[in-house]
Amino acid sequence: MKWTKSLIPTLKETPAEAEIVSHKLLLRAGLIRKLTGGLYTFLPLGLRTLHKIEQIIREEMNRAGALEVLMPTFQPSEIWQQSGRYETAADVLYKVRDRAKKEWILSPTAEEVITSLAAGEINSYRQLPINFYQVSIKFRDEIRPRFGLMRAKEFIMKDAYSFDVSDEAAMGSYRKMYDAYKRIFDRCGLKNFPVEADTGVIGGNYSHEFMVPAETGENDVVFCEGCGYAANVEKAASGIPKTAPREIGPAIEKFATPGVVTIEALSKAPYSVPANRQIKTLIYIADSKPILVLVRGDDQLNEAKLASAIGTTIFRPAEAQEISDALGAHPGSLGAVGVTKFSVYADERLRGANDMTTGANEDGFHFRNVSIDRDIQVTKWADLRTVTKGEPCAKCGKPLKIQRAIEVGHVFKLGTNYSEKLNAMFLAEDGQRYPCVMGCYGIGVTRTLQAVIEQSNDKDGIVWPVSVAPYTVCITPLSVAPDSAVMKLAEQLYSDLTARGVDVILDDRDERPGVKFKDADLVGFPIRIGIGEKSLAKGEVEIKPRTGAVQPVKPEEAVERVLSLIAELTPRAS
RNA sequence: CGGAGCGUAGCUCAGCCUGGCUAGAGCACUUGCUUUGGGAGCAAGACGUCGCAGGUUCAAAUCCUGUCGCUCCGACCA
Repeated sequence: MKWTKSLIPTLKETPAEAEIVSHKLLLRAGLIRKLTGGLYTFLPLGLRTLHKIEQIIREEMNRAGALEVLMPTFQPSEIWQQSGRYETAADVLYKVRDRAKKEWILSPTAEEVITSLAAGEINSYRQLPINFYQVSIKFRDEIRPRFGLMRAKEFIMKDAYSFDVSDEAAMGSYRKMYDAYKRIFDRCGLKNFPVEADTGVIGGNYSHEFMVPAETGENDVVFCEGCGYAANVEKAASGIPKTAPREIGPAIEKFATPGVVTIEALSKAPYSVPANRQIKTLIYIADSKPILVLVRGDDQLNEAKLASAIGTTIFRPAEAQEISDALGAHPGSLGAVGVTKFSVYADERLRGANDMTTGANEDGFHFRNVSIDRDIQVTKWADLRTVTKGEPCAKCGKPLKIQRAIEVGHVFKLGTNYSEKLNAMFLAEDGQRYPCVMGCYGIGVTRTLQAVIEQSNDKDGIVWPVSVAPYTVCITPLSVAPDSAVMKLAEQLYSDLTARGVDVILDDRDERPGVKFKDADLVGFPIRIGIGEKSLAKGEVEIKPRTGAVQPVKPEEAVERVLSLIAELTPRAS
């Protein structure tokens, strides 16, 4: 490609709309332009990188035996009603109506569609296992799109869906995808690591997210350097000890705590009840009814874990009026002692705890000497607390660390939830019909692109890994007069490298050298070949890796040198 | 949806508080001349319904009200 024949609108200044480095560089390097919030146009350079990432994904999915298909963007709302997600996923669904007023859903994901396909096409265990994937645009009515491509209303996703005869077989499909994902992100030049993930309401039993460490990520990952344990904080558990029971206290006792409405206030004189001897009582509204959630005074509730415990994501903290209606007191004086009207969810760390203090459901009063087993009717025990850094690893005891990260992929064992609801059954060897055991696997392709930039840049611009760079080589002639020796050599190298299968761009703009160098660095081509009068007079051209030193070579050796440099710089799957 | 901030040229911004002549700068763009190894210089030029609507006023980019859009913080997620 000749630079003057493309559209590469680089910007000297950072557009005010961008906050994080990758978003700034996407705009400055001329890869994307915003249409409106959460919606972007890919310019020629951005699209080339996107295609390269997609190509890596296709190669690895095919290698893993998955079959590429393409499903419609419009989905009938009936299948969403069948799966139950018409309600549970309602918030993110874009709905449109046609002239007959029929409602359609713009695909946010495709479990319903692929399961419908499988219901029609899969009849026998002999057809299994099978895995379908597609690369397509997805639509999600995000509450808050942000950071450019990181969270957009519309984005490109690779989604795959596996069908197996048994749970055990499904683990095999899962493993293949897990390995393929590792290879994909490695080949994209990303530092990445899988972590255990929250399975949420779908109730699947096994899930990993692929994370790219970055301070601007939206996830907290808990990890252990000792044994390699790693999990999303939504899922992570630690080996922190339960609350030790003490001598069985005397009977429960109410005492006055006028004006005390925080854990902290109660921990100070004259009460001096340490936070770890208090029960924090939170009220949520789930399924239109109040529920009580208990965690230790020094712990934080993890709402993702609560969602798993109660089996729905549709819940919210109760409002002041709802709280006093339910318990007759205000926040700060709430407790679960004697409460039988509402469900009580308690964190495991409280199991067996006694000698605890909690609100008395009477403003200005607390109970002491509370024994959970004796005084509180717990509906369900669950892990509800949020792990914090420094807690001992549950597996090896070493202190846990926490790292911010970008989620670029998610593998998920689904089980038979969708296949049962949408009737994806197969006939087994024993003559019985069984639901297919499913898995689903997603990669945010556009997010992966931005994650590469977020992780790989310096003060001058993007530092593309060879595997996903829009062009691998940028030839920079310092004179562009058509009959000059410099330009003739540039044209020669351009066609020679192109003939060898290298993606080359020739910066044929009549610009001063500084402008060309700055732009090449900003866009981040892995290798630049500088050709000027001075170097040519010495019988040399200059090969400059984006982050390395200039290597002068003879013009006739340039092609081979570039080819070996490319081989050297290309990221590989570990 | 709750909280905060911002809308003036293609981009980055000044002007607004304290209303007043023809609304400004830098970058980018067009033409010419000079320059040519890390974002050049000079000259000339083109580019604006000051987000939109209403109000106050002799007079509104500036004050008031409403509205739309954008960005950031929280819930959501690839």
